[in-house]
Amino acid sequence: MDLSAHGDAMFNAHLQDNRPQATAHLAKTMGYLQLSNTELEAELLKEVDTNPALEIVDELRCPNCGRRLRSLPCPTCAAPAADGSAVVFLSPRQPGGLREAVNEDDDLPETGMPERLDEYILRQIGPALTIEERPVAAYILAQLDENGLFAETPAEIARYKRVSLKTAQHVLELIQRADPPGVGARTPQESLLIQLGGLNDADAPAPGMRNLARLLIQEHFEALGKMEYERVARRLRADHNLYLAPGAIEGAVQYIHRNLTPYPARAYWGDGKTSGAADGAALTNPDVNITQLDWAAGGGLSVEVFAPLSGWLRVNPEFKAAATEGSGEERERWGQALAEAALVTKCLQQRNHTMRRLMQLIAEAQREFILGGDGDLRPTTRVQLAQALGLHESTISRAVAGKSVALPDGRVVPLAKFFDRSLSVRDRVRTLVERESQALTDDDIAEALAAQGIQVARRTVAKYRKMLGILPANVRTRQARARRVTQNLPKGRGPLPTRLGTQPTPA
DNA sequence: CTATGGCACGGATT
DNA sequence: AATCCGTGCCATAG
Repeated sequence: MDLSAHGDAMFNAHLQDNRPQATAHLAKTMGYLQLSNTELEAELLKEVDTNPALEIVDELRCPNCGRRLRSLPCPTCAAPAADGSAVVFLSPRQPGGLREAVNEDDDLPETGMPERLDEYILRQIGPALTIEERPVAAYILAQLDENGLFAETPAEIARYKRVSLKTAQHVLELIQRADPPGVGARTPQESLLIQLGGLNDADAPAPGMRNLARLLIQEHFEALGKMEYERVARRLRADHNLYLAPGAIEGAVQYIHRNLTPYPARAYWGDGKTSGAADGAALTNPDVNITQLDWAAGGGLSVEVFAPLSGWLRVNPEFKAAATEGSGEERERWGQALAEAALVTKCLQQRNHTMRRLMQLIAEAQREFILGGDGDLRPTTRVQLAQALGLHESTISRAVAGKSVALPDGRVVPLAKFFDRSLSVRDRVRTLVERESQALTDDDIAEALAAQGIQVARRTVAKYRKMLGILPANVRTRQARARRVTQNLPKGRGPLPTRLGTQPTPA
């Protein structure tokens, strides 16, 4: 890995050469750095629009031999751009991808599985939508929270998107009938009901179980959460004159737990946490792509920095030639435009360069995480990265802010995720609970983690657990019991809990 | 008495 | 300087 601050050295040399320009350069580079490619697109278009000296061309030809080129130093005549002015290659393949004129391999593997929830749903309902309904659907999908729920009412949609209430309702219903069952519901409760509607009576472990479940969700949702089964049973007997076999409620609850989820999106996206609060656009348009070169041989990771436009951004050579011939005031103006154009390309290059170095370092340090899962993330701080790169920490902050990266397996994660201190620990908590044979209390989990060399307070475990949407241990025990009952399994205890090498605490 | 969740404090991070 | 995060203490529920 190239850790030498080669580029920075050049940059700094440039700094010393000419002060006033240097500060402008710095300011602009930083400005660009903190833009995501979506934002940068607007910025660049504006520049090109206002500055006649800048141009975007579809293809680049060598200034000497006129051959079409992919990257800047012409391979045949090895001539750099005549004046050394920067040219930036904007990758044409991603709608709006850009990469630096360095990396040549052009085989972007079409990863099949990476799909955002919204795209996934849109694909299902797309054909059924009229032209008028499309924007409404897009709006709703964009507003889905990380659990796949949608907080607004049809009336609000209608008002906001200026369509009839009927249209809004229709689109919403379409979405709610789409695949992650229960998606688009307003509340967890509603989501459960929708999902329940999709289930078949035949699947229920006992006749009437589905109806009971519906009653429970509809009328006693609160109490259900509090596990007040006795009270609920009494109310049901009174209100509906129902005969309830002992354990029926528990059975229904267990039925609900097994077949429904209050968070429809999570089932599909595992942990699908869009931690960066619904920045859907950022996650559809990654700023960086990481691919694995030689998959089978566990090959290296290749980092590719995207930008929004296609083609080549450069100083228009004809304009440049003409500019020297002008006279007087005109010449002055043109000179300024030229300087500005050069600045833009340089800064863009600088941004790319910084991003590239940063990502290469991250890719190497977090190889495990990139190829593996959340549990393999090695917590890093921006400060550490800054030191390793010889940059200021605020530079890293800018670079990380609001960007996202596509990983080899198709996941698109916010860049900030690489700096999540507790991600790996949370993941460990999850696997611990998944593999538990007897509900582990928070203390148990903390203990097990300590055995793995991770020292966290019990209170912290509780928080992680909540973040993961895992219920408290005492509730999990009751669920387990209900499961045993309905499945007529022997009541005996299963294998001992996985305490992972720790001493069983004396009772 | 045990297991959790709420509040708030201090230190680290941005 | 503002924010985030882990943690300790305390109240509460079972």
